Amino acid sequence: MSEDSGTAAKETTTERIPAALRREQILAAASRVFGERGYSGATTDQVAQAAGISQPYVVRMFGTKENLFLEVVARALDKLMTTFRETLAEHRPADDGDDADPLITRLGAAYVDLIDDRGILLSLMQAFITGHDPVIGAKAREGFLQIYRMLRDEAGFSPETIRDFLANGMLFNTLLAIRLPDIFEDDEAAEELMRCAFRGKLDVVLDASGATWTRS
Amino acid sequence: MSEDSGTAAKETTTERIPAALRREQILAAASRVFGERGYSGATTDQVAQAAGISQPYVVRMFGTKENLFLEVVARALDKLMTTFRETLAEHRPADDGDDADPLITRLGAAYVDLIDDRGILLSLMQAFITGHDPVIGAKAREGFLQIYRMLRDEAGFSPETIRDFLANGMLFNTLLAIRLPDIFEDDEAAEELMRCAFRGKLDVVLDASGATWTRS
DNA sequence: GTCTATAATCTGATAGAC
DNA sequence: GTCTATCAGATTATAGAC
Repeated sequence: MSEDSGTAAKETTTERIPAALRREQILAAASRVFGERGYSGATTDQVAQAAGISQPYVVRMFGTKENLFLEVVARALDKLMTTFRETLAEHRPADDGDDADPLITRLGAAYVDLIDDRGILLSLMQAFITGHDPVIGAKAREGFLQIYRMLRDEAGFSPETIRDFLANGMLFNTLLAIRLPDIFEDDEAAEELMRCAFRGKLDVVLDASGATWTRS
Repeated sequence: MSEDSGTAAKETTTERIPAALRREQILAAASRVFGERGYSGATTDQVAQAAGISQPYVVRMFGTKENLFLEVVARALDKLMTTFRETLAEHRPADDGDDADPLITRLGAAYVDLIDDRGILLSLMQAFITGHDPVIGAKAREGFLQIYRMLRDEAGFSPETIRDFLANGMLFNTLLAIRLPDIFEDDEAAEELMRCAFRGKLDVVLDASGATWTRS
């Protein structure tokens, strides 16, 4: 009868934890929910349930749904930029010659690895697709251009190289959004496209998609 | 005092027109609205206003909002497939040699030209991003794979060629969604990216975006 | 720090008149 | 063929208790 009946997946009695930590939990939940259903498609109640708290508390913590979404997107962008910069830094030492994979390939791999937090990639994509909104749209444009400038000014790529890189990223996001990894092996075209689009990273993608089948 | 005061942009007295024609008007309006705001973000009332009729009539005509969206997406996919097949057919005659642009370039150009009905490209993209939905998601997956198979089986491209083609398409859709064409000349990075991404088709894109500025 | 209750919309859909 | 009226349900946000 105490509050310690940890069998159910969802909390019966919510623990009292520091606001800062709760904030992170909400953001993590929101990232998943917004990533799946988009800004308008997601409800603050869905976020609340995913975080195991009440709906009003979500709103109380972030003021408005829009604020929450903007924070999620800002975090996602930040994570992406940081990941790229780390990859850039790691690459510098062995810069000359063709010792290993070219930088662009490493960045692509780093991008794909972000899939283990689907929310990051999908929330960003959802922000892009909400470009019509005055507030969200402005942030989306800003964010996209920020990535472009980083690839150009910090990584030193040509516009053409960046274009191809971004294009592959958008394709990757789209395949994730339509959940192609979920119908792997169901459809020969789906499998062929995935093998080609995800290259050596197919296993990473499939793992992250919570697939429940064994290797044949 | 009669119903013929054609100065306002929106109808005051709705004309009585054939259902089939009205249906087309609604679909055209819905394509624009859904393309901008997405499935959840758009309301049947917004569609109704864009079509110049009442909200209940929109619902009456298509049963449900979901049905209307599915019809919009099916039409968009159809238009895309048809456009590609026409491009394929036109190419056949002068197939051998490098007489003009390679087929893939022509297909790319045909895709960009679809921008004069933004709704087509954006509605499709909105469908892709709504992949989590059981019904819409299924159609989105199907549609995407249909395009892939066409490019492979009818156009004869390799998976790698198709991947790059689709990737550029997704980038194009994304740039459209974040309305990059609207801030052309406002931001040097935006302009550089657009020139690179849209190649020779920049003017077509800018024209279609209802830009209101004169060439410098 | 977190909840319950609830106000205030908004929105999809139905009924029925003209 | 099209509208007005309207209901039912969903959803963001606020108030206030604990």
